Amino acid sequence: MNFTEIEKKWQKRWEDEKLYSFDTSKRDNKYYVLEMFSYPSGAKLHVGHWYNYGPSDTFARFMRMSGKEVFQPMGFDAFGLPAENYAIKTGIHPKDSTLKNIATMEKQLKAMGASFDWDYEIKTCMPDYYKWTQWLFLQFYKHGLAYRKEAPVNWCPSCNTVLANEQVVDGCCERCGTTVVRKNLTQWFFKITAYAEELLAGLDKIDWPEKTKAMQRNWIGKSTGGEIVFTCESGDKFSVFTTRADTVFGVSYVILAPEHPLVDKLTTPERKAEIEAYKLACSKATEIERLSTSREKTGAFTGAYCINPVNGKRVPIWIGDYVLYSYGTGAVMGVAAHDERDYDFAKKFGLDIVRVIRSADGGDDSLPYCEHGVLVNSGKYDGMTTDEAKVAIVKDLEKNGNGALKTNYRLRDWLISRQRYWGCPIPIIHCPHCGEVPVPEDQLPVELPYDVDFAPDGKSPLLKCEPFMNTICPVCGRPARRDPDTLDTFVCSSWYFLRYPDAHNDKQAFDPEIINKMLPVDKYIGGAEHACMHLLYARFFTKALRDMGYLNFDEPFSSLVHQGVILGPDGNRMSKSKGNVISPDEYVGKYGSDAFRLYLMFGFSYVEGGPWNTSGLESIVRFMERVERLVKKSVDLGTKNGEYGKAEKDLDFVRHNTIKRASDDLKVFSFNTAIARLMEFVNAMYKYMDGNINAAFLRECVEDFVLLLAPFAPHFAEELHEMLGHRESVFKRAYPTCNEKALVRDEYEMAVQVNSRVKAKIVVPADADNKAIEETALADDAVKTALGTLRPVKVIVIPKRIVNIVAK
RNA sequence: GCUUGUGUGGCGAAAUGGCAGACGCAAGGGACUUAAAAUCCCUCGGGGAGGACCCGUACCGGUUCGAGUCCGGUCACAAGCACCA
Repeated sequence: MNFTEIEKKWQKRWEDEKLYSFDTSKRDNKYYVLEMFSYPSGAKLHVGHWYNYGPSDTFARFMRMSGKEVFQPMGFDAFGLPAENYAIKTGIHPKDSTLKNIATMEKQLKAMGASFDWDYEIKTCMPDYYKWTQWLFLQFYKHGLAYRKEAPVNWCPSCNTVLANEQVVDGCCERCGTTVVRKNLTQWFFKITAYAEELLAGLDKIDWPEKTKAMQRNWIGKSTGGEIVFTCESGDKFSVFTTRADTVFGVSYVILAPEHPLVDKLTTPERKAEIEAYKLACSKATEIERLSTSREKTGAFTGAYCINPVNGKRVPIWIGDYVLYSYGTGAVMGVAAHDERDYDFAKKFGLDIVRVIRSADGGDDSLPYCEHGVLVNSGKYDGMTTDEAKVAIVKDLEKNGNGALKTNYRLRDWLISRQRYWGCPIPIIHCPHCGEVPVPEDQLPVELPYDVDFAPDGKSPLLKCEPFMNTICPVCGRPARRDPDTLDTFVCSSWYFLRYPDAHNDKQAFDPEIINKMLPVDKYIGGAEHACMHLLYARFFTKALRDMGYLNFDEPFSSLVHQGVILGPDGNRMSKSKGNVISPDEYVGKYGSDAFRLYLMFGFSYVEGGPWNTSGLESIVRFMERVERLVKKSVDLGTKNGEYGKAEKDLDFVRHNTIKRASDDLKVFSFNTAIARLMEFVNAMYKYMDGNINAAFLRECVEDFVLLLAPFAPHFAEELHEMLGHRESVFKRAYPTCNEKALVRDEYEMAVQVNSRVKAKIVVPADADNKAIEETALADDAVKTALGTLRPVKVIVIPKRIVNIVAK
C-alpha cells in the first residue's frame, strides 16, 4: 500500500464531507479537546508539534468514535518577540513573516491528518481577535484588576532598550554584550494576587497532574505569619513580614531590599557612597542569583537605626540583595540565631547573634537553629512554644498598632505591558487634562499600525509612530496620546479557549450562552513548561470573567495532560546550534503521517518523551504491512461460518481484552501500551490462522481490529475499512465495546511463594475461595519440596495473583 | 540556589505494594529461496551447566509476609523560576 497516496485521498474525502465539523445542535454532548496552540515560528512543523498534536488527535478520534460530539479547534498564538527580533535582523515585517509562517503551518497541520475543525481557527494577531483582547483588558480595568505602577525591567544602556530575560546572557545584552542593569519603568499590571486564595483552592477540584498542581501551589506560595512595624529613629516606619514572629526578640538587625523606597531617605551622609555603590551592584544581579542560598551574602549598612517594638532595642538598618522588594514588604528582620541566611549575613558582617529559641526536647542546640521550639530570652513569652508565641506576640503588638496577623503570597501581580511593537496595543489614552482614559468600546480595535520603526533605540516602537500616538481624548475632546505599550502575549493566550467555540462573533468576545455550554475544556494538552504561567493566567482570567458575570464556571480546563519532550538522538534538546534537529518531513514523506504518528505514540511514554531513534519507525511500517496482509487474507477467506471451539474462545479473549485495555489506555493517554495490545491482537490472529479457520469469526475480529486501529492510524484504517467493503467513513462507526463475558476465565494460574520466593505455579478455579487456594498450594508437590522440614506459620493469599507461605 | 519531576536489559519501554522486563528495536541461530529482499520460527538481564540455585530496577538505610512501587537520606539528570511562548 502506498501510504502517502492514500493519505491524500482520505484527507480530501474528509474535507469534502466536512467529517470533523462540530455540530452545534449537539452541544449538550460536546467534548472539547484542546491542544495548546502554536507559535508560528519560521521553521516548519517540528517533531514537538507532531508529538503534541498527533497523539491528542488519536484521543480526540477515540472520543468521537465513543459517541461524543468532539470539538477540536486549532489556531495560532501569533504575536511575540521572535517575529520582532527576526524583523530587526532581516527587515521583514513581523506581520508579513507571521502570516506567511501561519500559511505554511496550516498546510502542514492539514497534511498531518488531524481532525481539527478549521472553521473555528484563531489568529491572535488579527484585529478580529485582538479587538476582544483589548475589550477584555478594558473590563479588567473597569473592575479594578488592571493598574499601573513602577517596576524594574532589564535595561541595556548601550542599545537603550528593554530586554527579555531570554535576551540577557550571563548578565549581558545578547546583542551588544553590555552589562545589563535593572531600571524602573511605569508598567501595567493585572491584579492576579486578588485571586491568590481561590487559585490555590481551585486546584483541589481539577483533574491535573499532581506535579503541576504542586508547582502552582508553591508558585502561589501561601504563608501565614505576621507583619511587624519597626519605627526608625528618623520617625519613618516600615514593616516586615515574618512567619516566625516568635523569634522577634532575637532581632539583631533589619534588612531592606536595595530597591526599598526608604533606603535613600534613611542612609546617613557618610554611608551614601557605599550604599549607592552597593545598589548599583545589585541592579546587575538576577533574581535567581539573589535568591541562591549558596551564594555569599552581601549587604551594606545605611548608618540608620530603628527600634524593635517588642523590647525597645536599637537595631541597625542594613540593605542586602537577598531581600527582594517584590516579595512580602521588601524588608525582613534579621534573626541570626534562627535563620540560615540571616546567620550567614550576621557572621559575615559581625552582627549580634541572639538565641531566643531552644529545642523543646533539649536536643541539638547548635546554631542556627531553624526548627520550632520553646522561647527563651523573650521576656514574658519565655516558655511558650513557637506556635503559641507566633500568634501571642503579634496580637500584643497589634494593640499598639505595631503588628497584625497576615497571610502572604509569593505570587506577584502580573506585569502585562511590553515596550515592543509586535503585540496587542493597550487600549488606554493618556490625556493631559483627564489623565488615564479607557478607549470607548465602540472605538475598538485600537489597530496596530503597520508602518512603524521598531529598531531598538530606547523607546516603545509605537511611541515613534505619530499617527498612532496622536488621538483625541474621548472625555474632553482635546488632543491626547495613546498608550505606547503592547500587551504580554500571555494575555492573548489567556482567553483563546473562550473564543474558539464562538470564533467569528463580531458583536462580542464570545456569547456567554454558547461558552457556558462549551466550556470548560474537557481535555487540555500541552507542555509542562506552562505549569506556572500560562496555566495560571488562564485560570485567573476565567475566575475574573466569572465574577464579572460573563461565565458560569470556575476553571477553564477540567482535565490536563502534559506531553513529554522529544530530544535529539544525542539525548539533548533539539536545537539548530547542536545540529541534532530531526525533521518530521523527511520521515512523513517516506513513510506517511500514520506511520510517523504511530511511531511517536509507540516509541515513547507520552508524558515522558525521550531521545529520538529512527530504527523503531521501520518496525512500525512492518507492523502496518502485517496488518494489511491480515486484512487481505480475511477478505480472501470470505465469511463462511464454522465451529466456535477453544481456539475461537482463546482468540475472543484476546479480542475483548484488547478492546478493554486499548480503550482504558487511551483514556489516560497511554498510547504505547494501547498499541502493544493491538500488536498482541494481530499476533493472536496470525497464530489462530495456523489452525482451522472459522472465516466468519476471523472477519469479526478483523473488523473490530480495524475499528480499534482507526484513531491511531486514521488514513490507513479508512483504507482497510474500505477493503472490507464499507462505504462510509470508519469514523462514523462506534469504537468496539468489550464483552465482559469473553473475559471470564474458568481458572487462573497463580504463583506460590515460600518465604517470598516463587517455588511453584498452581491452577485454581476462578471461584475458589482463599481457603481452597491455600489448600491447593500446600498440597502442591513443588511447594512441599520447597518447604522441606519448614512449617508454615502464615499463608497470605491474594486471589488471582499470588500465594505467599511464610514458613520457619 | 529554590520549586517540581525523573533514574528499570545493548536500546525504546511495561508493571492497582504481589511471578521485574509486557510490546517492540537491535543482536544471534534456524526455515523458505539458485541468491537476496520480504516473511515465518527459536534464543535473548547477569552468574551458573541450557539444571538446582544465586544476583539484579542509580546509591545507602527503613517499613512490610512481600518494595521498581511506600518512607528517610545521598548522587545524577531534566523542566520552571515571573519580559521566549
